[in-house]
Amino acid sequence: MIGSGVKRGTAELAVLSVLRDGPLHGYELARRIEQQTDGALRFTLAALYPMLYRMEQQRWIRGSWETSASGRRRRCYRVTPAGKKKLSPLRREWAELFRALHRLTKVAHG
Amino acid sequence: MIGSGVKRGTAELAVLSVLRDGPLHGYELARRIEQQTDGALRFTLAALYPMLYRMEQQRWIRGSWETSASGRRRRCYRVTPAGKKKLSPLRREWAELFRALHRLTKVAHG
DNA sequence: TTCTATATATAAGAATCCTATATGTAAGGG
DNA sequence: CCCTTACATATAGGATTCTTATATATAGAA
Repeated sequence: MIGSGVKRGTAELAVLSVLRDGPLHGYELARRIEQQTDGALRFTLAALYPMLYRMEQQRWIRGSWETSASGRRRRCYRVTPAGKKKLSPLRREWAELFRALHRLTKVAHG
Repeated sequence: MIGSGVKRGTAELAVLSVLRDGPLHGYELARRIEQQTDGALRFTLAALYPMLYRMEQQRWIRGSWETSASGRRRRCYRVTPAGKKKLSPLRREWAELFRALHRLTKVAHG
């Protein structure tokens, strides 16, 4: 699995990307991130919940309490229009970082 | 320029990669990172110096005081064998992160 | 002598991750 | 009925790595 030093800062992009495919609650969100990256990227729930609160305060996502068929209380998050607007430049920024690191590591040694 | 939230954690890879092309002192190192990424990746010296101390403690780089032709005192860093060994898995980890993020952002929307 | 570029250094604070801990419900096996 | 596992959210305390601001000092040009 990717270490915490390297993956630092990716949670925001991961959450927005996964939620864009449909609303989810925190616990399931963590599983999707892990599944969709074949276990490479993984976040503890203790990291995800505070992240979700921050993103909700910034109006990028919106949470609502729901009760599942089994009677389980959980908070369901969906991306807001502001969140969708945020996603594009965020992806571009990550792509730019990728290009920058690629150039740095390739200079003078193939 | 890439924001601090996104680039977080890249300094270690950047320093090792640039120093691999030859020994440098901190001030020049900062310029190389900026130049080689066309200004996309940029670190303040206040961020770089503590990073260089940490990397020296971990024996990935080694610093030595030198005096330039102009009589200027400066600390010249070079990568140690341990640092070169560190670089390969670090690059692999970053490559894996980008694959993971690519998969996440592409699922269900091209 | 004053301004700019070079060069290193530290302090205080913000952001984002970690482990550990807490609480509680639902479902299934013994 | 009780015990364990899976589900689900929450917070505390700590580590790391950035930020801005500040300090010191030399070299060269104007």
